[in-house]
Amino acid sequence: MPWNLNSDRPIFIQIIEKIQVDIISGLYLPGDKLPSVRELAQEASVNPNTMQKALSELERTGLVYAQRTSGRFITEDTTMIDELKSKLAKEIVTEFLENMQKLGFQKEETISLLEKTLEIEKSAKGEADDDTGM
Amino acid sequence: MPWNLNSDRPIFIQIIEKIQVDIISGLYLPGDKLPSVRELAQEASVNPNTMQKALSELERTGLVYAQRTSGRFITEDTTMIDELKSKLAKEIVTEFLENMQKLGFQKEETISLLEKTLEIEKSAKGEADDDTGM
DNA sequence: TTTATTGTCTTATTTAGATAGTACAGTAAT
DNA sequence: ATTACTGTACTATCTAAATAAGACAATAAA
Repeated sequence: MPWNLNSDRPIFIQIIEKIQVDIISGLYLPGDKLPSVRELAQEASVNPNTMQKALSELERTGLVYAQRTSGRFITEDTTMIDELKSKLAKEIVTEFLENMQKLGFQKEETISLLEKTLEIEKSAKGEADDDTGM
Repeated sequence: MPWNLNSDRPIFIQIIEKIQVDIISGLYLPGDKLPSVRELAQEASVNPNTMQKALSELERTGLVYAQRTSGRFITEDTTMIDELKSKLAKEIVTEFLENMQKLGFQKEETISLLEKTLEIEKSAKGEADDDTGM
């Protein structure tokens, strides 16, 4: 599992987002133990200090908690996780609509372009699944 | 017209994107003269060097061109502008679908959430336009 | 008890981005 | 010719982020 960190934005921010998504998508379950700071840093190919900074922030928001010497764990507050998922989804949708509007796309155009893109993806997948492509 | 630059990402990148959008949306028309580097820098509240860096990049891609002492102008190549608009729209749509998928939203869920958001926006606008709100 | 692992803290260095200030050559306007 | 404005170039400085390297106390495991 590559972490896909770019230099576009601060790495510790991207790490925060990555772990948030891993929790929301169920890759990490409530109560799960996280790998140690040093392990995670190696896995993500970043400096331990950078990883620690990201984890501290996740802890500050309550999504994970640390037990002094036994390690770090995912929160068991499933409500918090669900709320974060809704919050992030809302942000993504809003940002998307704003971006399209800035480019001059009206809502109907945006929806139709989105559906067109989904059609293309579906047909591309169909071609990959069977051998009827030509 | 505020430039709305944050410190999340490099400012010169945000400036590039802002001017690209202004060209695509028709705020700047093909052949239009841009304000001088110093004027733009003041308008955006950034250092002239930062503005120049952004403009140099826009010039490198051909979207604007400089005439040594008379100023800088928007390209008259409308095809290039149209292609950029399509390219950016495609990127925005793709990124949106990827982000939603990472959160665990399937395509149908994504579409329905999007439509729900548009409904809310529409009703909010209706309430603002007339006085039937309760 | 000893060892290894944990989170945490500290200091130093490097790099990219942004700022500050200045300067130069070309040219349009006067 | 002079003035003002244009893009462009340069050096220096500042800051946030990232890296590097090491240290500490607490505790689980041996």
